[in-house]
Amino acid sequence: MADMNFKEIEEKWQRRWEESNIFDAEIEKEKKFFLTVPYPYTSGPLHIGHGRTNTIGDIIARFKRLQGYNVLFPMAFHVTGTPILAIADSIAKGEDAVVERYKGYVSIYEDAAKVEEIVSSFSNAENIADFFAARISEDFKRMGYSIDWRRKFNTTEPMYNKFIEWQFKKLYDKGVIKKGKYPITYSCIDGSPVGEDDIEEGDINKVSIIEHTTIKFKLSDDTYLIAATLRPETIFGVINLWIKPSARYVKVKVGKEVWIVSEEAAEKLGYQREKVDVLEQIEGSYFVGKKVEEPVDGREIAVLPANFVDPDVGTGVVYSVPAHAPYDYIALEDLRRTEGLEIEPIKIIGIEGYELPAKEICERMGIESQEDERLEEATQIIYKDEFYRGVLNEKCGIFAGVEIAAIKDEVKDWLKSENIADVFYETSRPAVTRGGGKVLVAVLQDQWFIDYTPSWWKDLGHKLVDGMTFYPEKYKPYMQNIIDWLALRPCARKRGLGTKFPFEKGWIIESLSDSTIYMALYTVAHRLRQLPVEALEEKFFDYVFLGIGNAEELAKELNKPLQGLQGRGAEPHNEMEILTEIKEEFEYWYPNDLRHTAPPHLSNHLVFFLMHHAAIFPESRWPRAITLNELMIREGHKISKSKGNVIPLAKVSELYGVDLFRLYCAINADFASVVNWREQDVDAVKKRFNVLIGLFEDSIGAEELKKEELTHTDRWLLSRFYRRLKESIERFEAFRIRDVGLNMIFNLMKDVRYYEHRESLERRRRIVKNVMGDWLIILSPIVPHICEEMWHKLRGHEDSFISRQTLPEIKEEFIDKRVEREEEYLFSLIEDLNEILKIARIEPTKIYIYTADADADTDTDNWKWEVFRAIKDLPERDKIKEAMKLRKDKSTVDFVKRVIKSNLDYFELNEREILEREKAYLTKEFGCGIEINEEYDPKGKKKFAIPLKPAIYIEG
RNA sequence: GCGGGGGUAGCCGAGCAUGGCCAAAGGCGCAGGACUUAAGAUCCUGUUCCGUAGGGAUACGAGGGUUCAAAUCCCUCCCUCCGCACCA
Repeated sequence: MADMNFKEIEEKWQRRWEESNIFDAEIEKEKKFFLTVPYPYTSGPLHIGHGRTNTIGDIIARFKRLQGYNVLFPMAFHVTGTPILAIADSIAKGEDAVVERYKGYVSIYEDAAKVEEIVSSFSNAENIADFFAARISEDFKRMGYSIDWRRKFNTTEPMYNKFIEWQFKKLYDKGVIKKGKYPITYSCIDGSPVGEDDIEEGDINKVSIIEHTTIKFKLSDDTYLIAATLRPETIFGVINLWIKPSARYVKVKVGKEVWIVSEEAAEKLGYQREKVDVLEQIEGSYFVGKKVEEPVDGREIAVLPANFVDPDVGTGVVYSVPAHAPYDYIALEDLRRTEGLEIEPIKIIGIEGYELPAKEICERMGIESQEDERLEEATQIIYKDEFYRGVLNEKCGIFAGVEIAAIKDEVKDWLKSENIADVFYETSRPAVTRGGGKVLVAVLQDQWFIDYTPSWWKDLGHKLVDGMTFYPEKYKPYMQNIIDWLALRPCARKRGLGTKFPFEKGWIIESLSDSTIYMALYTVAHRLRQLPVEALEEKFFDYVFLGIGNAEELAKELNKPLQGLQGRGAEPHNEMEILTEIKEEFEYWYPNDLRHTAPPHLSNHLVFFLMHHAAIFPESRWPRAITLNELMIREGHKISKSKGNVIPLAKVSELYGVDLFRLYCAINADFASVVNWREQDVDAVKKRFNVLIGLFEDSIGAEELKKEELTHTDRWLLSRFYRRLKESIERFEAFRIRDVGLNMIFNLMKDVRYYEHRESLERRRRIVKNVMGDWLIILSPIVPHICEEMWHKLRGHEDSFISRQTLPEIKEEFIDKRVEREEEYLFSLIEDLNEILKIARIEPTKIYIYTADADADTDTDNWKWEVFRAIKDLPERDKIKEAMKLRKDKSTVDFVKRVIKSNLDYFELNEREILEREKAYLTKEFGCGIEINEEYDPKGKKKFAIPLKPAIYIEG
């Protein structure tokens, strides 16, 4: 056993499975189960974290096969999107970091000699996707996944493109594909949108888009100083504007108006609006002392200088609300000291605990200077407090008396509708691309969206989720909530790999929008390859997936392209037949019975998956269930490239063994908890696993116990086994795989060890043989290779694969509560004996055991059991009273007290009989004579006996 | 802030929804023992405190409450992890 070659065993069975095509799913019996796990993105190798989700998926697939389902578990590859393209560009440009990273990736799989060449081929994005798709499918095979590989595809191939076009046409017909303005992060040097991957430290320190409100303050020459703010509701308290005298400002023509903003802001504005023309530059100091008109009430206020103003944040013009903004308050204090300027703040927000919030927070924190960095913190505190607790006061016109949290957007909308305010976007922090180009916010004027807001759609989505199973269950209400807040989602971009957007040139369908209903494609993918791509028109998919259209007409149209295909050497086909078969295959397999993935997908992929099904498919084709497992961490830390703690999936086999990995994934945590990959724990599981395998090997040559040979102990083990098996099947069905693993491996092994101690090694070999076949079957979804190996050793090679078996029958006749209770009784007696021996520190020469019925005046008197029976179901407070009715004696009270304290579960056992039977065993255990219910009772212990808990006297 | 998890013995982690059989599974670590030339592996025993008879005391983030009875139910507080999107 110690020298068992796991790798060889794994490879052998993987090869045999593949040769026998046992996981290729064909239409057969009524009961089918269609399971999917999201396809992997092919930008690099997968690691053990990805392995968890896919392994769980495979375990479920294998379990469903055992349950007698015809299971389809397919896989494909995701290529769509920008990252692969970005990598190809970087490699083409020869960026060292990326080239080195990919050399590392490739050398996981390839000889050093080939690495260079392969990586250089990655300047073509297609080669990256092809390379990793091929390697990942090898990885998956090596993990023992029971996938039907005939159905694989990738998301950039023409067949997929056709399918996605169809999907978008369906959505377009529903009126949910729309066009509108949309802000994005953008690099002006590269002239393109940038995502997290493109931004320097974007993965660590996320850049988000912040919407500022700009407010127009009219100067005397009818131009406007444009102030930007995050708190438009404070406009009612404005008393001056701030400007940085040393900064450069520009006049820009925006539409018909002339705006004045900082030079930096003008550039940003150029990306956010159409028609922005720079007219002239002006020093900031020019504006100092000028008067502007405050737009709500028309008050005249002054433009004042302030150092804290950053021309690269917002518009470089800030309006001042010293009552509520610490920066403004401090700056104004400065001016009061230096210039003697006196301006009264206007308080507009009432909030408990503050009189003049800005003043008080500065005083409390001891902030006195504009340069003080803690001003930022003070601002945050006030912002938060006022947002959640503040109420606008009587100075705020129609908004008076309302909480800010509730009214903020309304104020903003009102200001916009009055043509006072506008929108200006800013990044949440200064950011540059990895290439060093400045990142700012651009507004796409004609972005394409999917609009998830229509109520008919949300209603369908809710209905769909209502009818589904989620595990863990908490994600079901969570999903309903996501559907509620889901609104607009950009569905196309100008860059990246993918399907061309069918409604406008130059756009590519975005990668999350193109992976929402592709499970449907698995059902027919291998058959669609019989057809030329040109045939995969809207009508075709309408017919196959929705049953719309006329089959004969469609067949006629197919005829033409099929002729062409024949010309290319394909078999002649009857197009009507092909069409029918394809439709049947879809109808047989769909809907998707279970989608298994990880919780981070809930608010994006999964909700689109559900919503698109709701919109496009009839109810009978809606997904049935979603299961989710948490992520995997390693030694307590997140697995990530930057931490350098990644273990590639490809290395699992040689480092640990595939079955061990699968077992660890299954039992280390429930779906709802994170799996912590700890070498120490892995090692512990490995030892146990090896013992289990040894147990099996030990029994292969043993002779099964015959029914007539079975003793109490044998029946006890069989009862334990079938009880655990029965529980495990129930739990498996409820996705509680961890419980199954613990129960069928660790707990059962404990039972077997106990049995061996009670009986003998030899007999253990024989009894394990009795249950071995059933045991292997229930474990086979989790550790399929070793089970397959053992199965064949047990059954010989002519027998079919364990992977094709069905669940063993539960031998109910062996599940025997009495047998188990008897053993429990004996076990707790032994525990008591041991405890006494330990505490009394004696070597026993003779042990006396007295059962409850022996403590009586006559042979027929069994009052203790009678009272025990009589009071078993009564509440505690009534027990003594009831007992006294039966037997008026002080000893009855003592007895009942002891019963209550012992907390015994009532069960009828013939204690004498059990003890007589086990006398030999007890003698062996304690190495001394055992006497049962003897008269001899020198210490008067007999009276302490209660039912199920005999009294004990030990002589030492 | 919103939403969702957690806080259990030296550590990791069950149990808490159906309160009592929970001094609290299992594992790791540690100590002792068996086996072995030895190491490893495996197995057994112990691992809050007290106790020469199967018992008792104190314990499950902190504090309070409900109850005959709370790790388990309710309230308050403290600490901590994750998500909040357009990114695959």
